[in-house]
Amino acid sequence: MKSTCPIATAKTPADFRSAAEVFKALSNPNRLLIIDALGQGERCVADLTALVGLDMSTVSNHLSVLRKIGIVKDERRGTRVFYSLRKACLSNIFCCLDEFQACGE
Amino acid sequence: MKSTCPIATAKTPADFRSAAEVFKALSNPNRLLIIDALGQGERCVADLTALVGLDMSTVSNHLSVLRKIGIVKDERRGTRVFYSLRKACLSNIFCCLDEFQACGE
DNA sequence: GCCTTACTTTGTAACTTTGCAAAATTGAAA
DNA sequence: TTTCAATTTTGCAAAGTTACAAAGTAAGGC
Repeated sequence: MKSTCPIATAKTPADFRSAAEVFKALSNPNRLLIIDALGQGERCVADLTALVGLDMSTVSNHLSVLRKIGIVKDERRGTRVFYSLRKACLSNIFCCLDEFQACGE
Repeated sequence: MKSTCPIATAKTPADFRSAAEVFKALSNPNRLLIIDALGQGERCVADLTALVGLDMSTVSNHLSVLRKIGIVKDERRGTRVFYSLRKACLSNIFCCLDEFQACGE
């Protein structure tokens, strides 16, 4: 946890675009619910579907969004597919968000 | 900067919804560009319009998104309106994002 | 091979976002 | 008070998102 970073170094248009892509992947409450659940360990699609209470195809699409941006990874074992967090550091983003929301300046 | 936060405490559906709202406000590259610029100090709408290179009405709408979520504040002085960052802690989110993107796990 | 379970892909409808243009507003200056 | 400059609001079109349902795929059991 070497939290230097005097000021974020994002500068080129491409940097802003890729940062926006990450935030977009995080901009849906059901995807945040999925990420939160995966924080406790891997889950199969059926479990996540039961958790969020939407159609399995919808959950599968949400997982695909998270996979494409590199937030989760999938692993097929038999007939089931298990998803897990690929970015341990992701929990830091939630921490920053907590600070953000607590910050009443 | 009391960075406890063992694990993010967001839990209720409302928590996930409001977190998603914040990420949604951050999910546009032009809005990130605006936030980055405001990190160096207040700017009027004309300056920000020149910076992002879109129609002024579009920039005004982006600023309205950022204002509604509490990221920026506005202050009219004469005929101009100056925008500035309301959340100093916002730069932490960019730092987390840098860590996230550097994290090659 | 055929069936079942678990999942993904595709089609589609409802809705949201993003942009521009034109009209409306606000404050200062003439 | 008319005019001008800066900004916001409204209307609209194109593109993107989110959901479900139905069809498609993959692995395991009979």
